[in-house]
Amino acid sequence: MGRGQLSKAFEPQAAERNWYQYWMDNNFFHAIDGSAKPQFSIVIPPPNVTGILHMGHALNNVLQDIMIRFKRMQGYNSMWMPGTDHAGIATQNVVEQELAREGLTRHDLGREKFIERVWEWKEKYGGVITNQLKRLGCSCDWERERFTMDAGLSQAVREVFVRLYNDGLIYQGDYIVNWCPRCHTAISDLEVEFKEEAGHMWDIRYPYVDGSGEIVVATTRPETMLGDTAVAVNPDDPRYKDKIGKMVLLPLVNREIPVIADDYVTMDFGSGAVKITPSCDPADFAMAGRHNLEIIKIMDGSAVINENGGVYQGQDRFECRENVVKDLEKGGFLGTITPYTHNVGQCYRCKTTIEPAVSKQWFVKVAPLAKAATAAVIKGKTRIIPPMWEATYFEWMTNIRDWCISRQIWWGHRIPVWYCDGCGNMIVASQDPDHCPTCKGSELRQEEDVLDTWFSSALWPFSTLGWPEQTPALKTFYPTSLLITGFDILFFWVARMMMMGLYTMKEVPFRDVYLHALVRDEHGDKMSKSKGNSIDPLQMIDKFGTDAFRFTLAAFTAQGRDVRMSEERIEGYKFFVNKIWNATRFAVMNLEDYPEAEPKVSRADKSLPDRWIESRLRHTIRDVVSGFNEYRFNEATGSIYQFIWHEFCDWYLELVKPVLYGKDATTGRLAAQHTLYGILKATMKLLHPTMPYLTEEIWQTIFNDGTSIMVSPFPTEDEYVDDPRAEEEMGLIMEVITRIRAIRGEMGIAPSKKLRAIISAPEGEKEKGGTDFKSVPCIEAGAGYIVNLANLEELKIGVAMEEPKGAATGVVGNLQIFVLLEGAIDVAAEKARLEKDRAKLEKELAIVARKLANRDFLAKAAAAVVQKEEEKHKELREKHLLIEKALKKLQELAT
RNA sequence: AGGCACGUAGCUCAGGGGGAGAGCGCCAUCCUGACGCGGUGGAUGUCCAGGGUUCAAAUCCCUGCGUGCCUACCA
Repeated sequence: MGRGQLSKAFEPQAAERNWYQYWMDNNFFHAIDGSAKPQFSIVIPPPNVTGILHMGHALNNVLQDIMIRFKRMQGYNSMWMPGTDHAGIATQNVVEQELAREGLTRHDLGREKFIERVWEWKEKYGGVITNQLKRLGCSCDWERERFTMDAGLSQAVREVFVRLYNDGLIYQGDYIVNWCPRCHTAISDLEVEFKEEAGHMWDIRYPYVDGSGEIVVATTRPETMLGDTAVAVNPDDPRYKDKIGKMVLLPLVNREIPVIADDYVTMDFGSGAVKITPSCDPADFAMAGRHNLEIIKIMDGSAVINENGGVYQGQDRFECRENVVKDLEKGGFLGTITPYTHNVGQCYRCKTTIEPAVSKQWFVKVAPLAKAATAAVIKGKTRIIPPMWEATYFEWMTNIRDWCISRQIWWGHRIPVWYCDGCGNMIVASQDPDHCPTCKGSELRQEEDVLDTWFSSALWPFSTLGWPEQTPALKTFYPTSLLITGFDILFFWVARMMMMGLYTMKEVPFRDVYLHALVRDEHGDKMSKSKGNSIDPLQMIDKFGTDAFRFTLAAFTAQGRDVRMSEERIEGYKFFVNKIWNATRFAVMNLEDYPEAEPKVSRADKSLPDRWIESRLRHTIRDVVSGFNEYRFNEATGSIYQFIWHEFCDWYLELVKPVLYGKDATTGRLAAQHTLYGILKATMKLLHPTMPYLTEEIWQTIFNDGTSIMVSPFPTEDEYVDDPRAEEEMGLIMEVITRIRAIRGEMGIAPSKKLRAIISAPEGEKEKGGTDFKSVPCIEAGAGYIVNLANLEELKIGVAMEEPKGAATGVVGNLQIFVLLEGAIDVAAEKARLEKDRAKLEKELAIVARKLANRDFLAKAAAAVVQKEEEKHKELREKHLLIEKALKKLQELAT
């Protein structure tokens, strides 16, 4: 122990390596199951195993780490559950690409071998993102790390599936789903992204079978006509009233299909008649159900036309589109072609255009689950922050549609359903069955489909804690305290965790949900590789250090606002890190003889600046604590920044330099050292959640108490005295100093030039004895600070002093400050300066005077407000008078 | 098409009924013994527009314009 020396400059790389290892070695990240301390827990939004750290991860995890470190220091048993997601399609794609380089497909390997291959890939590369999180300084409880395909979590998945099935909340059936022809799987509604595309609207004429003319329909996808099984019109449409029930002949296919009536059709769009392709459109599929229409599938899983497409069989859907249009034209069936921009659905993984398709899939009936999840938020069991997202959450929950959970891929949780070849029975079980319970046959085939990745993610808050076992961890940490995630997965993940948590655990998965915004570039554009505007977090860490980077992220996280990231900003906070480092070096230099066993210093021995900075620290602590508690990260960091730079460094250190420089062991010097030491120590703690490395480095060098700053208690307000009087006195002294400096600057006097100044107060500001604030004794007591920081050689203080000749005048409150200028004063410059001050004053005065002249204001405004305005008016008038006086004097001087 | 945000200094933004703020940038100045990654001082605003509520509006309400996002998707 003992205080060490700080190197000339902070070296982030070394500090980051050393201290992370030190924290790990000492097991500081580990929370205790069943601890008697208050609990605080967060489960990480598990990044994809295939992921590499981007700005979104960085923001998300830094905010979590800030909260975890803050709560840990506040004495909570603070647990951060880390882990990764198996990311079904994404991971399968990555491994398939790897295979493709070897000239293989997954079918060459077969299902089992392929899955082995994915596990190999996971073992090899799955730790990348985890290690990147460590570079951010994340204090995750790594002993608990989980993966969504771990045995325990997989068992949880099966268990929940079976329960839902037995409760009638999971069903299987032939429905139209979003099909990705590239991934060869169904995807959920949420996984479809709509993008505007310039296309065409083709009018097609379908002739009536009886030769009585034709009906015109319009489509953006002409190839789907091959699967048409009806034409629909609105039952109230007078144009078609007599056509309902007639048959038309489907061109190219020559199939007779009926004209049907359905309310779904809007009369004033296009011709008012719609072609119905139940196999290719969700609305048409629904209509087929209502009217018992035939469903003719015309495409295979790759969106290639099948045997039902006649001559078009074997053609890709877009190729077929061209040919169908060509042939329609040839046959004289084609009407107008209009350019038409419309939204086209794409697969969110591979951006391939979605093809709605009918297939057998598994669904979760979400309505009852959503109802409970909505109620929990209404009742306040879970808070969504910022609250504006609540509305979005409710909106979605009330319009929610059933969730398609089956995927036709190999990597994922295989659905726990078996079919008996013997009797055709279906077995839904959480354990692999070895025989059919009905026919005792042992020829069982497990369902080929796997579950949507989000199904297992939805269980994350309890599956990671050991459920279905009633583990101590589960009892200790569920429900978790807080979830921090991006609003972009509110529906994908947050809503589903709410539903599954309430269903399975009968209790919400988390108390608070903090939704942060997206990280964008400095112009507000979404970062993307293709735009080339993405900033790599690891590069930023290399360049500016983790602490500067973390502080930047927190500082720009205002609620509900996007975070605009730019290198310049991070650099700015790197300068802040440097500033802190140097202030600390200064402190260390002046604490050399400060006793290691901290001495007791009575408050009576503390100087005005000592008492002032401690009072300011108290306010800062309050702001930081409430800032973090309310997830106002920008306010917490802003208040630390302001305090350290503009109060502690700019003022306090400058004020106490003379005392510290005097090498005599006076009580005043010891008091200043005591204050300096205490402030610095508390400040490092306030800063620790955002700047873990810098603060640990400083802690270990100076405050080393045998353990880490990360487990030291967070400062509390009541450690410091609220001293409004000290703040008022210091405030006046600071204002006087600033005024003199301004005069110096505006009059072009070199800072090195020592000046003489006179401060004159009005009568009545001098008498002592009372407890009221009086400016004269205050200034007298602070004269040393003024002389020092304004660089004066002489300062006279008095009441109603005579204004000297050749002085520049400044007014602070009711004090006149005369700065004596040697030789001839630049009358023009001084006049301009005073007139500027006067103009500003007059503007303010006019506003106040107008208010006070308003009878309604006097009658209706709160008494305190009126009083404040009156005081202000008095003060402004005094000031104005003093400036007028100075101007007059100047006039005399000039003539 | 609905919904939700946002529009404040050159830039990026905070604030959110009674005196327009910060950071960066800019100008001037200082080689002061922690820091030039610094100090000191300075300039800059129809707080998007219009209307309303109020004694008082940048702040609350309405309308419009602009921007971003979310949800749905009508062939």
